Amino acid sequence: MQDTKKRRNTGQITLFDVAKYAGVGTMTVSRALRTPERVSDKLRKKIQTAIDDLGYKPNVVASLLASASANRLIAVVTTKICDHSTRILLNSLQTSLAKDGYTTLIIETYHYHKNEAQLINALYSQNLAAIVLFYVENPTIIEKIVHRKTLPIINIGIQSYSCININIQPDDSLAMLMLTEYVIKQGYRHIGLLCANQQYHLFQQRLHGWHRAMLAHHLPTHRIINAAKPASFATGSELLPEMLLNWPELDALICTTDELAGGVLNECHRRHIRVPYQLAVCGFGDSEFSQVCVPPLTTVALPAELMGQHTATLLLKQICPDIDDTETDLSFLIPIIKTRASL
Amino acid sequence: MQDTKKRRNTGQITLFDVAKYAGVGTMTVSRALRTPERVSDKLRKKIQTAIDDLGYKPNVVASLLASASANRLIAVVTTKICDHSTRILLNSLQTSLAKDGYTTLIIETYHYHKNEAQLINALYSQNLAAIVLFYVENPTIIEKIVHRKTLPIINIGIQSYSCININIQPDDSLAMLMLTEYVIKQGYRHIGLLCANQQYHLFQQRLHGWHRAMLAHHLPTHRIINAAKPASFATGSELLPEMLLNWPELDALICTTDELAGGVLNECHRRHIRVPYQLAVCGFGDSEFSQVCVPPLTTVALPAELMGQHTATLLLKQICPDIDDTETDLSFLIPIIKTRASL
DNA sequence: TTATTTTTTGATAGCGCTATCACAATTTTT
DNA sequence: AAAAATTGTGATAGCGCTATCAAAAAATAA
Repeated sequence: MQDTKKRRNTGQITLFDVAKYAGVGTMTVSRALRTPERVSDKLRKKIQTAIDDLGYKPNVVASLLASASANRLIAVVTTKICDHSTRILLNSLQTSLAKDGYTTLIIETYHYHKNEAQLINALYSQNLAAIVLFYVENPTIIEKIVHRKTLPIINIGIQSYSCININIQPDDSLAMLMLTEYVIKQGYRHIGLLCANQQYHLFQQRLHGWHRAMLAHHLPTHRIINAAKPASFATGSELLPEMLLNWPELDALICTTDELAGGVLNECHRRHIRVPYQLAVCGFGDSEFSQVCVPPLTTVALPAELMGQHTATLLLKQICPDIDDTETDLSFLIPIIKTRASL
Repeated sequence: MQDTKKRRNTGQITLFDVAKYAGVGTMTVSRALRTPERVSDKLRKKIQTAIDDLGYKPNVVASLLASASANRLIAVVTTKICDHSTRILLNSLQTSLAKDGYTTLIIETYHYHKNEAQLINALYSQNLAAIVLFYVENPTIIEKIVHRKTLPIINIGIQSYSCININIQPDDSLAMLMLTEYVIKQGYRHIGLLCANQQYHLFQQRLHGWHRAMLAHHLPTHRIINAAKPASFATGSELLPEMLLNWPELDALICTTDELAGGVLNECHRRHIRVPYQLAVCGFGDSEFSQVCVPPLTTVALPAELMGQHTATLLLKQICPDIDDTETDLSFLIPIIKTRASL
């Protein structure tokens, strides 16, 4: 009836205090909280009273240490450049994981470039089930996370790392190649590319797809602006005049995001340039905006919803390897072109 | 030279293993990791070799328990309804906290409505420094979080709770009131309101502001659509025809978000309704879109940047109460109307 | 040289909880 | 009724780490 262990006084109310107050052993209190059906009604009520009277709050950290059980917690490290299509991928992933009882923590590294050690420590201080690197391009951060690797890591959106368990690479280059080929097939020949956020791998992938398609069809690839500005409405509006000045013969303009294309559309309205008759415009991402703007934007998107679900499956398989690992068929993950009036 | 404690074998490599391998005590290894300057070069090198050879990874949970030190970690619980202006507030808050060395974890409750217990457990399992409830409206979740309160909680965006330390309430109602008064001052009389996301307190606040302004000027308040749909481009496009059908006399339409207003603008283009000559349109939030669309949107915004910084200050003061708590002047937190061509 | 201060080092004892197992209390079976 | 199975309960011993303090080693002063 008496734990004999000595205890320091940290001011915190512990299981032991509750047990003493209720006149039972600590284990009975522990059980009353975690598996109440294994404690008799009489004691359970007494314990509940003690908890209420003392205002006891469980210490989850101690519980984690003692039980060595992993939290059903998955951290997603990400930057803030995510455009619409990547955001859908992330949402789909979160929803799928939530269905299996996993909570997703999002950490935006944007704020912590100067304090990586702290980020790493934060990541590893919570008995995570896994870490997802979502379009993280900072190699220092990746290196440090992988170096302390004690759990499954999954890398989405940038080049593969052999030291990482799962690498998922949405093929933005292919999507842009398909879109560009579609534009060419429609008869356009003076096709420009407007790319922003040039510092990010994702956008260079899209640029690369355009480049491949143009070369494959023996078309010139010089009509291009590759800017370091954000891929936003404002940037689109701002850069259209520059494109038109440099290449007045332009008959189609492909933008690396729908937001850029939206800015371009607005600027066309302002200048009374008729889309698509004087200039065809395409976006990337199949955002909601692209569906309702005037004219609606032709755009392309990867099946982000499906990709998210598939990624969740892979991740859960990694966490619980007992699940059968029949290789899933990924051929359905092909980009989809949305044909609309802007072309 | 020898710890005598018995140890179970959990398969994990511990400080003890490293110490044994390096021929030193566990405390020396612990120090070599946390305060290397307090360990002699010779031992430090030996210990580093042991760590590398054995592939030792520190167990942060055990460290947290033993040292009882709080993680510099703040969790933000939020939903996904956040529109542009709330997003800026959140970013500003994160940036300010990051400057003081705090890492922000974002948890989107949207996915976890069915699993609140899990959410609470996730929250309390990481020795957080504080919890931020960011536009969380679900009373069950709030109640459960507050019930286990062991650390500072801050509530942003909805009505005050007396049991919560800090309540921050951006005055969206005032902002909308000011915007509506401005529209009235411009001579418009048949003013409608388009409100989406009616289920959220935030949007009802904005609606309420419009209502107050209209009543104060003895103008009718029946020209209103208060929909349960998302506050998006698509909803704006979809609902404009309904407004025009119901109230053909409409000369100004105020929307509760810039996105709704954007959808309305697009639908106006499609129907060749000239903005602002046939219909004036206003948004809410001063989003980037509102600045570059055609015509640019008149809109209103709260000083989200400042509010975020101020909130961070309050929060840090709560975490470290030793800082002097001179009441800060909040009168500068007034909404700003952005006058643009759509009105 | 010896006495004193400073720096390094490690054995010990928990942090608050849970796994384990043995023993008591109850229920079921023979 | 006694024997066997089931359930309820609590003392004990850690989980992997760090605070503490005393002892040892090194540096400085006398």
